[in-house]
Amino acid sequence: MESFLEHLNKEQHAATVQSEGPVMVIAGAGAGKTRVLTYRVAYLLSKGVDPFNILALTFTNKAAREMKERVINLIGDAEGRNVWMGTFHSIFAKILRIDGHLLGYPSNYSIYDSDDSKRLVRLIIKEMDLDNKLYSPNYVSHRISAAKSNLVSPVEYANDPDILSADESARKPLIKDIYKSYNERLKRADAMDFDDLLFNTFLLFSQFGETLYKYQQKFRYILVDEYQDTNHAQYLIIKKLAANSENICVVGDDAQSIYAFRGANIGNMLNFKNDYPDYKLFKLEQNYRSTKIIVEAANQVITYNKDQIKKTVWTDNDRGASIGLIRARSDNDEGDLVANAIFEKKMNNQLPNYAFAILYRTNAQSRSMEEALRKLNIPYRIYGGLSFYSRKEIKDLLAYFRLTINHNDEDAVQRTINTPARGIGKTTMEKLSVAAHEHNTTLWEVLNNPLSFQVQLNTGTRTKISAFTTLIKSFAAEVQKKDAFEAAKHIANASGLLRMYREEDTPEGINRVENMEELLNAIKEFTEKGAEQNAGDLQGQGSLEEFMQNVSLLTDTDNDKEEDRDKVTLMTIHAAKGLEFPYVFIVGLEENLFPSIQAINTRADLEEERRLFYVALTRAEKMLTLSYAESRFRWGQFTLTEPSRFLDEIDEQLIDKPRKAATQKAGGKRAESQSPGSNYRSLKTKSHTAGKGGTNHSTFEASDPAALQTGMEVEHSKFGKGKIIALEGQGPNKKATVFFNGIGNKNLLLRFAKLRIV
DNA sequence: GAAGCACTACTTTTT
DNA sequence: GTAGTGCTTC
Repeated sequence: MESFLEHLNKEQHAATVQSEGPVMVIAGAGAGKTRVLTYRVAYLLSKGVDPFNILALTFTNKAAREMKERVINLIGDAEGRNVWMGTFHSIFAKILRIDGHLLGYPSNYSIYDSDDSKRLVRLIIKEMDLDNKLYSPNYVSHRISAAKSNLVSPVEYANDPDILSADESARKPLIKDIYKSYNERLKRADAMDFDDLLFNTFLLFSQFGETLYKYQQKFRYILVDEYQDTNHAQYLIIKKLAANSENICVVGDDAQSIYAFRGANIGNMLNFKNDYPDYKLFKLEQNYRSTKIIVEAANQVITYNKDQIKKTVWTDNDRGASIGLIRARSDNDEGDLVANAIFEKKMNNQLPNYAFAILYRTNAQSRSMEEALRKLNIPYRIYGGLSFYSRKEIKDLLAYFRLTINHNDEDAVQRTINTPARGIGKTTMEKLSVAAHEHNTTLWEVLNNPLSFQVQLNTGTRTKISAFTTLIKSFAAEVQKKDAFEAAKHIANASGLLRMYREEDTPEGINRVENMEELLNAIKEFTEKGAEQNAGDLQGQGSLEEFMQNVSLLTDTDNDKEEDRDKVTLMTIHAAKGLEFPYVFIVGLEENLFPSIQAINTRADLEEERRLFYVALTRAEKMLTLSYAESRFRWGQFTLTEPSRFLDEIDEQLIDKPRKAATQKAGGKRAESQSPGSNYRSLKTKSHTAGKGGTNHSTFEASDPAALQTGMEVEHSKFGKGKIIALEGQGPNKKATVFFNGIGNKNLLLRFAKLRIV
């Protein structure tokens, strides 16, 4: 029975078979963290532990799915399927479906993703008549989310002197009111946001001892992956669940903690020994993933951080190739050089596309990479960015599903009622929502009977509204009768959404129809597999309701399709955590980009940024290439950039001489996205703006940049008159800082910005 | 009430 | 460069 344990090294083995009591595993990158978790689950099962008694919490759905597959393979028994294995959010969502009624939630509650939740915040800010520049929905959402992650309720928020004074000095004292009203609205819509899934689980376990006891009895064995990235709420929930059995195993690496910005607390790792004084600690330090050079570079970088748990990551692997360094002239140039390097490597060594990954700090950087890869016909797949599930047409369709299942979902009403246009406009909706608010009831109630809530509407509008509610009710009936796919198809057609986009008859419209069909396909797949893939033991018939229970928690990474297998991977470093690739390119290593400009002011932020770099470095198995550009198109402007400080933190002996921007001839001529054939679609819109700063103003005559002096009065075609504050750089890189009246300082690259001396 | 156009803010990272 | 918002016109 223990045969599979032979695959483990001594430490891994020890950590795996220590199945009882509190255990912490600190593992360096590539040291087999996931392996230990997987084998622990398999080991428990092989010892006869009931799979229903095991809870394994991961960070992504993908990690959970893969672990489940591997466990089943290891023990050769499908019983492994019954382990509760999933993300914190999905497992807690499931618990709340079952027991959330104790807190007053129906089991068909809606889950609002960050988009939906931000929409609601924005709406409230507007209703409260606040300035949405001061009270930016982003900022307010972030504050609310941070409060929830720390289990601070609206009441506690409003009574916490520290929080209040922080908000006051940010001149946003009303956030406490927004928070309060936001939560009331969510509750009234029978909806929870991501943070509520944690917060409410915590409340459930705190207020209902019997329920807590039920789950303590159920989850005799608890395993937590990526423990360094848990927040306070997650920490306390786990602690409660484990309080009885104390069979808890957490696995993590403080050096890979990269989610402090959303409330993750490395302190949870340090606290473990206080909570469980007789815990066993295992350290996995042998890296099996990367070459010596890569491990060495990563170790060097991380020593620049002060806060860290001491450990020595080492490897027995080959020394490997030195780290490549690419210096590009611009972001587009960087794309070309990286794509060429991939092309060369691939051809010389006969490698598949999937051996390569390009990692970046921000999603916006993918564009230049995409264009370059497309030029060379290298297939690629982008993860993240504008995710499939956040596209408008997908949100629209999902909103219909949500409303069908949960009529109280106000956001879903707002999204669907006039898409496609039904002649129910803003004014009408305002009246209805005011009435709902005044009578303290749901929008749906009012829609069903506007007269009894004294809403003044003409008969025509009333007919339109009742047609809409009848439609939604008919959908609800369909959902009862049909499986998820049939019901979804019916809704897509009968709602008129599909027709609306089809009739647009534009490339975008066609694309949107295709996307909706893709969603329907996903639902079909779900229906065919029944609820089996549904990360748990909910045995169902594959109804639309079941599909919707998980969909808001899905991300792009969760859609692995056959045809996507042999492609170069493009993703942010955050998304790459936990993954590995033979050949890795880390691009955009520039000051203010990586490290990000918003992360260079405090040590804590900078260290998180450095850990992010550490994560990036350690994704590589065989070869690593770093790159940076000397200028970059950002905020619709060219900016000059400097190489990242992180580059200096790697011993230069490990790095190859920079591969120069060797783009042959054609000195400064930029290929400027004129790739033939690739983008007919955007051509129409692009041709207007293509003449960046030049052609639009053919009458505007610029002065020779060389003639400009500090202090001169100049005029810009767009910004008007201003005064040169400073000049720097030489020749084509000459840059001016100009103060424009009523606009402020602008940094202009004189190669592009046309200035005329007044 | 709907469609079209111009303006603005945004880009850190995600369940 | 983009998406969302708000203004204007029909």
